[in-house]
Amino acid sequence: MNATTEWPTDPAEARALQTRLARKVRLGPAPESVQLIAGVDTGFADAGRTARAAVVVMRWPGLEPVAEMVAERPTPMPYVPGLLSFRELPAVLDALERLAMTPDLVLCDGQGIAHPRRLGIAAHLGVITGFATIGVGKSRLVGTHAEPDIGKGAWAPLMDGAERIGTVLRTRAGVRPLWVSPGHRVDHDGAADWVLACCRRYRLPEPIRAADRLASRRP
DNA sequence: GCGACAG
DNA sequence: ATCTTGTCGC
Repeated sequence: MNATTEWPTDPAEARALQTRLARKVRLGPAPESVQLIAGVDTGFADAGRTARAAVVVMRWPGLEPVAEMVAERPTPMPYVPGLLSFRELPAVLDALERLAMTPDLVLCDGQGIAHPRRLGIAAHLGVITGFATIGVGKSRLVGTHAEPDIGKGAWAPLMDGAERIGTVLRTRAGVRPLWVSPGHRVDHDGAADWVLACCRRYRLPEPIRAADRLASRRP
């Protein structure tokens, strides 16, 4: 499945596809050698009918931007909690495919496996591209957790019953935490470590901040 | 039946 | 997510 593949339009069909794809998610150590980290974010226009995805690639460890790409695609279905990836991924894949390089790690806006069927947008993207991905949510979709301490780097496990599905991570002292979860080919520790390592002076990791700006920039 | 609900 | 300027608070 790529940017030009047919995407489900029916919610029930989309949920069934998520359940199938979730079995392909692989958690494990993050890539050993990381030199290029990409941030992905999506903005909308035309009353939500057009998705505008932005990808910014930065070099590790300096986080200097080395490439950026933007792509627009019509959105297949309206926003439904739990089905976000079907709205954003067509545009995201388009942007990634047009990139003249391959990132070693991809930070994605939204959840990884911290999802009802364990296939948030970051996990979905990882499974269909093979990229190592990490989900970075600005709020909670599912799961319960304690409130992390006030300082930068403080965290609490995000749980769904007895299963750990992510990390609630304070990336800046005194501000709302981030809901971080593995997408594909990373584990809980690696996901939280990489997100924190990419946060400089702001709540959001630099690659996602940059993609955020690009995606919402008025053409 | 009544809330909750990524972006 | 998006519609939108100034404004309350540390």
